[in-house]
Amino acid sequence: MDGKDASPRGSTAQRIEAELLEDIAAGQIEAGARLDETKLAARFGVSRTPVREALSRLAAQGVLESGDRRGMRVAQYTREELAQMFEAMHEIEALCARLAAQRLTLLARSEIEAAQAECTRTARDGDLPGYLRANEAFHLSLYRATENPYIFDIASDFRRRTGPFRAKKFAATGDLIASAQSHEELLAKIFSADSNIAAEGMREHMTASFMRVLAAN
Amino acid sequence: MDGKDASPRGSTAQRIEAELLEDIAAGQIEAGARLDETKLAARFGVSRTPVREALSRLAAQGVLESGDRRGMRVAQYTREELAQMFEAMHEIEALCARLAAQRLTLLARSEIEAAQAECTRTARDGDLPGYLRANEAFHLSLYRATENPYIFDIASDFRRRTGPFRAKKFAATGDLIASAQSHEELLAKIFSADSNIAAEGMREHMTASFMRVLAAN
DNA sequence: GACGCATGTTTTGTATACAAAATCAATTGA
DNA sequence: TCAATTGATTTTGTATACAAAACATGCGTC
Repeated sequence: MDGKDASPRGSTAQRIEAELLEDIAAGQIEAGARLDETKLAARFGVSRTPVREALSRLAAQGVLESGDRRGMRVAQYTREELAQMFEAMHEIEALCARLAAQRLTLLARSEIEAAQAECTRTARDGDLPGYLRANEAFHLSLYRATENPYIFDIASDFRRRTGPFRAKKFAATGDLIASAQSHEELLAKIFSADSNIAAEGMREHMTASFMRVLAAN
Repeated sequence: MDGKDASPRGSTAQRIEAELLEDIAAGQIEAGARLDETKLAARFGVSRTPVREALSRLAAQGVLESGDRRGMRVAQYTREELAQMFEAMHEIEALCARLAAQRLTLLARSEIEAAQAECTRTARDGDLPGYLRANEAFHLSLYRATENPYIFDIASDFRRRTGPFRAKKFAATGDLIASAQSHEELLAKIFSADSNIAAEGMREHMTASFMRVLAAN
């Protein structure tokens, strides 16, 4: 479940795939940016073969778009497409919140709280890269609480694809603290064990998040 | 939206990917079966390179599982994993039914009815390959009615992954006719424009379908 | 008869070469 | 000055080669 096929594993191609995914999620490679096989091979110090495989896999997951014989670009979206993607993501996250509220174990709850404590700490320190990682761990722990690896996969796939747009939300330390604070409100609802309140709370959280994404893109 | 990256397109790798997907969905390559690069290259009359790319992409989409340096296998699931996958699929299909009921256009409705008519015709003729294609078109037209390409993608991805298991439901002409009949009941609910009735009807449809999948696997 | 080890064969991951297609830049003509 | 065309360069898709790892088979010993 965790790390699926994209985690750094034995093959060179898998390592490159994971590293590119991280760069895209962090906004270091922006939406619409073109990815040059030859240059990436030079960057990673390998031949084009594992680079091509990594790019091909990212395209199969929707993170990249393949222009036939025109190279690969980071998937780019119109505002309408962005809205539709976030609508789908909202529904999936609401489903996650509802199932998490229904199935919360002590272990899952402690993981979520640990991740949220890390979010709070890095937000206060103004540590953006640290906050991005902690935010990621927070959401993944929520998905994990659904106790369904396939729903986990869908939700985490959406996080990967929307990474470049969500990274832009956090322009100032104030943004990080606001985000961590909204996590607290969301958790209060999930921990209430009322799955409908949890789902509604997640929709609110996601709507607020999406408004910030639209403003930043 | 339709055909996404898997439709037969310019490159050899994409054609091979689509063809393998079709074989897996139709049960001609069964769950757990090992896929040999060298043999597939001979089958398609090409070098290993486009075959490797096609396999890699199918692995990225969860259709195949990659054993590190141990080749690829069609993803195989325990009964628990199958149950979880179908749970996720049920929730996605219920979401589709709810959104389709809310957003149904005349065009979408006519497409759904045309697909259902084809299901009924091929079921009566005992035409299994034809029924599989018509059934596919029926479900895709429902997903399309959500007017959200990302939800469409999730739902159709699940159909791809569960193809090998669902194909086994249809062992006799009676199975085809029963399936087409349950479509009618589902459509009555979707066309009722009550999105909650639509979602519930889809869950019923999917639960009945899943019971048949479990019995056949 | 079963288990372990060794050897040979096959498969997979990556490097490199080649051809075709796309892109870019420069020149010419209107 | 701008647009179009042409030529050169670069990038992409696929073929092939090579090395490493995995798998299968056979033989020997217990």
